[in-house]
Amino acid sequence: MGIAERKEREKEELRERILVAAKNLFLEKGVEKTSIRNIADLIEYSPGSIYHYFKDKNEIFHVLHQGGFQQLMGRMEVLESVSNPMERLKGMGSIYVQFALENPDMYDLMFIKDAPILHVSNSNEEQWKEGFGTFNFLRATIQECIQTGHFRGHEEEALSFLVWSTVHGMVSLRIRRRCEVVLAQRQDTIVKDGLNEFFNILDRLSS
Amino acid sequence: MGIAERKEREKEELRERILVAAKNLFLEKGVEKTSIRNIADLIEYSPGSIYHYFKDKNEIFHVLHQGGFQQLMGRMEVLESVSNPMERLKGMGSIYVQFALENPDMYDLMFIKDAPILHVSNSNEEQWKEGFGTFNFLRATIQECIQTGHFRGHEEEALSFLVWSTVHGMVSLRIRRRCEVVLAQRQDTIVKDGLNEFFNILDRLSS
DNA sequence: ATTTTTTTTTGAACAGTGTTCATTTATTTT
DNA sequence: AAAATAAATGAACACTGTTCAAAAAAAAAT
Repeated sequence: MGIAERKEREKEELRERILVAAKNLFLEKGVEKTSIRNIADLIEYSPGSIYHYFKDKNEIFHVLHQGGFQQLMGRMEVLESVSNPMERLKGMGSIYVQFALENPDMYDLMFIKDAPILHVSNSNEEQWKEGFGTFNFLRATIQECIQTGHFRGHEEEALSFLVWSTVHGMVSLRIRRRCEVVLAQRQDTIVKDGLNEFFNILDRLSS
Repeated sequence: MGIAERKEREKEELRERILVAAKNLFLEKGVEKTSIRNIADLIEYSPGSIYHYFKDKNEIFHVLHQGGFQQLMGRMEVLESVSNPMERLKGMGSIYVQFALENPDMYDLMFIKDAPILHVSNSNEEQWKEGFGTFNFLRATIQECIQTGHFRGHEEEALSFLVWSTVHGMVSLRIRRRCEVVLAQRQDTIVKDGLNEFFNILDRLSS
């Protein structure tokens, strides 16, 4: 009988509708300022219904959080055809920054917001493979750079963290509006300019 | 008559007590999860009273926020005796990172949390001189480095932003627990190790 | 010393929050 | 058509930031 399957499908549909509504509201007003009632209003269901599909607000956040990593990883895939590891490294930087600036709220959710990440790491660590994957891709690339003679005298893991920190630092200062006061005139280009300075530095370390 | 003065003093004292209580609670439970009632309970006053000393919760946050910048600037002052600009630059990095790791919640308040910063920049821009000052100190130092032959081919403002971003990136990834999953074994040393890699890079750019 | 004025403090009230759960409504199976 | 199952509801609970008329306390004036 296909009834059970249809019901399953309908359940999944409503679950998806909740996620879409939550995502829109989260990105529009922020996680904190989005209430379960707001989400319920948007999908025209009662607040209580949402708790039949998600344990709590954190779980909704968590699912969207994971989706972000899959998106970012997806963008990185085009780099697998770039054989030169230094070029690939720079490509990763560009894609990372572009992703962050194009999806500032999603980036915020993924790398800046702190609320429900503890809940995540406490529960299912399997679900972190996505975030794990992106960083491991960076590490593998830097390892290749070292193997081909770049970054002499540097330690791979710490250097990978440093590179990640540099791009994260720029975009997070931008996203959290710390440039506005201190670099008012140059707000729109400062991240791109900073990234270029960074690429210059990377090139100098090659020789 | 000294009565008015005594009253003024008492008012200032209660204001200070509110700030101390708020700071403790903010750093302990976070700004968001600290309620006005929590603060009122701690100082044994009614919730309404607090609104006679501060316009709203944001103003309390704002005053503490400013205090953080003054603290950080204070720590930087010892570097004014360091004449070599490259050494001074590295000293700034060390002090910045140390401040952040020793006062993670205050750092969070100053550079990561986003809630009330708009309110700040909209209101009194005078009050931002502290944050302005720290960054300008960095810029001045890097300018000196350039004048003494370092960082050839780099642009001062963008490079300053990049340097700030690098240290901010490391400490903010640490504070917001993004190292836990990805660098579990090395959590406690990764920021120090990353900073050393950064110092190595800076030294290489000197020659 | 008593009354008036000013200052300070209160706590109830408002509109909002996340979450729970007995009850109602809708659907499927018998 | 009746019984059983599944899904959705919305009132209720304990919380949130904030406001404001009223009460209490303190100071000033009489």
